[in-house]
Amino acid sequence: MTEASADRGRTTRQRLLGAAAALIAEVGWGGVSTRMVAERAGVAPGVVHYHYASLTDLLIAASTGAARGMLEELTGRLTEQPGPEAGVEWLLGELSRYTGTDPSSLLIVEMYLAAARLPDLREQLQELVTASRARVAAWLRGGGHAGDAEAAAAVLVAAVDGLMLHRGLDPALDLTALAGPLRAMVRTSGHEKGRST
Amino acid sequence: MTEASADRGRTTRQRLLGAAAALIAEVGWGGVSTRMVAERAGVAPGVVHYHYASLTDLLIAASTGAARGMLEELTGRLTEQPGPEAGVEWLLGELSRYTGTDPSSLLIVEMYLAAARLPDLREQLQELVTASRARVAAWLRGGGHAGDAEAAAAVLVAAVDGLMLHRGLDPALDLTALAGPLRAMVRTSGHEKGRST
DNA sequence: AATTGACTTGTACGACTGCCCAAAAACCAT
DNA sequence: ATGGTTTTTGGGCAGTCGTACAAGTCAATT
Repeated sequence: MTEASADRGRTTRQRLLGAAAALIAEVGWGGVSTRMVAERAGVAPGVVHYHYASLTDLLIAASTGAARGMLEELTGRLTEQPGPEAGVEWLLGELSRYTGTDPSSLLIVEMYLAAARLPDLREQLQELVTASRARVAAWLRGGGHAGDAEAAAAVLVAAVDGLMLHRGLDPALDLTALAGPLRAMVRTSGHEKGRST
Repeated sequence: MTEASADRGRTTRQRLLGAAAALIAEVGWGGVSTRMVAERAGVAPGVVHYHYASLTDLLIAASTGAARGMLEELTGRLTEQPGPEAGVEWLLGELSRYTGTDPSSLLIVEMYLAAARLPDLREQLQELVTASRARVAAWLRGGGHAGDAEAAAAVLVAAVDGLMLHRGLDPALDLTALAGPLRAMVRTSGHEKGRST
């Protein structure tokens, strides 16, 4: 088998993925064109359809790859925090580094939106989100959260995405000021019952 | 002055706005074309640029108009609820009617995203959101919420948007099961301090 | 009846789109 | 060197895009 040839292809694919992820954030999912990606990756226009069956395929691969990395790192570091209340505090601090109009935030939201119209992408993204939610729920439970940990995790993860959205509109929104309500939510005071799915 | 002509123009504009709002949800902000809007509205292709300086102008007008209606109705009915805890319950029930892939939900998210790249739209949308947040905060305060009502309102509104996002991925997500954590957040147990902006 | 002016029509333009493909190039085994 | 694979190239195809515009319609005014 050829080896260096395969290597060449692999690095080209990586460059395409990186360029695609950056462009989705910059010009939007629907604004990315094959020629844009190729130029940014420093290759000829035709190369996109050699490595990927369609532009959409490339965008899906690029976005899910980037999102998987981001999500796993974020939830990984969150679940390292000593307890739910400290974790929420840490989370807000971490989130403050995203303005809502930065590449990472935009890429995530673009994905959610594109997923509504691309079943393949939806499945993959759903898998990522459910996994994160489960990790957060387990961490809440382990941290002594008495209520429905699944529900609290779902609201927490949703709130994070929602806050990203709102941050894009109003960069002055002070996230650390929101610790109070979030703390109240994860506190160990849950005499409310609730069934998880 | 001509009168019937002006009337004709007014209704045409309304048809264009309606068609544009529907199409943004269906094919995405960037997927809407002048010809699509014109066809859906039942007018000739050129009419768009007679009534609006650009396609973007039309999309901004259409989306903000639709969003204003939705937001005002939702927050209006929310703040009619007797108290925060009952309100949260009502809110989740109301939200369950949105699947996350329905026109209304998609339109809102498309707007958030487009706002990141269109300053004009961002300003208008920010105004709408801040107004809603203020109304919710005032209602929380009036309902006996002891903590930082501004913060709680911000998280609540963000959570709503975030849940919409997640609902699109996983329509099976049972929103009514999330009442526990949200109730804990709006309850009158706020000995945590917090400064509003 | 003539004029006005808002509104509508259909077409035209240049630019850009995703995708395709024959040919060139780079690499490997023999 | 020779042949075989894999990757790359650059141009071509058929189509859509936003926008501009001359020509047309129609009710109200003069």
